[in-house]
Amino acid sequence: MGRRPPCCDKSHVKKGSWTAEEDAKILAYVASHGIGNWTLVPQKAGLNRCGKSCRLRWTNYLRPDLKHDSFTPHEEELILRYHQAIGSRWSLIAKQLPGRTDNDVKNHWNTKLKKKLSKMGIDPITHKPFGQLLSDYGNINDIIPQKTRSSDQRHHEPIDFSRAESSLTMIDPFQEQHATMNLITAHFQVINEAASSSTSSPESKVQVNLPSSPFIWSDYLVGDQEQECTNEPESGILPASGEHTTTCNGLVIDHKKDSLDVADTSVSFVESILNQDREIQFDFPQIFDGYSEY
DNA sequence: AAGGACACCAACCGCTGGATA
DNA sequence: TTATCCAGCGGTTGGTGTCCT
Repeated sequence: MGRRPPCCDKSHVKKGSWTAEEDAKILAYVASHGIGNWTLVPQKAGLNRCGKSCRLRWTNYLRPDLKHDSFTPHEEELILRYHQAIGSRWSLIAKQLPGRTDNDVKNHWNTKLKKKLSKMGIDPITHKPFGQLLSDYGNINDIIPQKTRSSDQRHHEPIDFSRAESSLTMIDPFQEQHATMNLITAHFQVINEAASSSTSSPESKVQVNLPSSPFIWSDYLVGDQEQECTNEPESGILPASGEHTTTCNGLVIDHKKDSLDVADTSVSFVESILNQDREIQFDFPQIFDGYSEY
């Protein structure tokens, strides 16, 4: 069996900004042929570009369904909440924002939202106030050595935290400890979500445990929304059909069958992430050894 | 007016999983 | 079965415009 030819000769293709003429060629090609094998597009459209570059240009800029105006407060709030729930999975977040690409969301996060949070005293990784992280860091000192021991047994290479700390001190004690603490806290948060999801009851099939946080973005945008997750139906009575709504951090979760509204889409989207984490936990239980109590 | 700092974002880079020959 | 390619993804970079001193 033979090999496929390479998509392009990378040393001879054009790089950098796209011209209006190049854009027009892509648009004309897609209009007449549709979206298909991108490796053939440069040749058929008469472009001296890599197929991958053409695909990115189309995906991130030329697609007719894209919005090119600035992000609305509602979109910003959605980004913040999904980022709080699943982290930097930009493509998944972008799918919840019609007309936005993962690149758009990522850029907006890195240039605007992350800074806004930091200025408010909120850590953009954990979405917790810096002050709370510092106090958590004090508490975590009681936990880390114990976890380190179990890790040592697996890897036969004890981690010397005191040495790591001293090397960090030489750079910038506060920044480095803060960064390390963020990583640890974020890691525990993911593990905690996976562990808690594995114990959920069958009835709560569509239940979503978005992480609760002292910081709620909508506090700064709108007034008085729900700030806690409730697993009970708002009416207090769970109907036989199972159709009801709950709330979580202000997001109304509609537990309707075959519902295609935004809230339900959000639930299935977050739940698909949690399912992935459950599969990882099932396949690699040793990763979660000793952490499930968090 | 000049130039340095900063903000923005399009585009690229490198990695991964699935598809393919 | 295996090597390679493709598409998708997140992280990073570089060019350009704007603001500030």
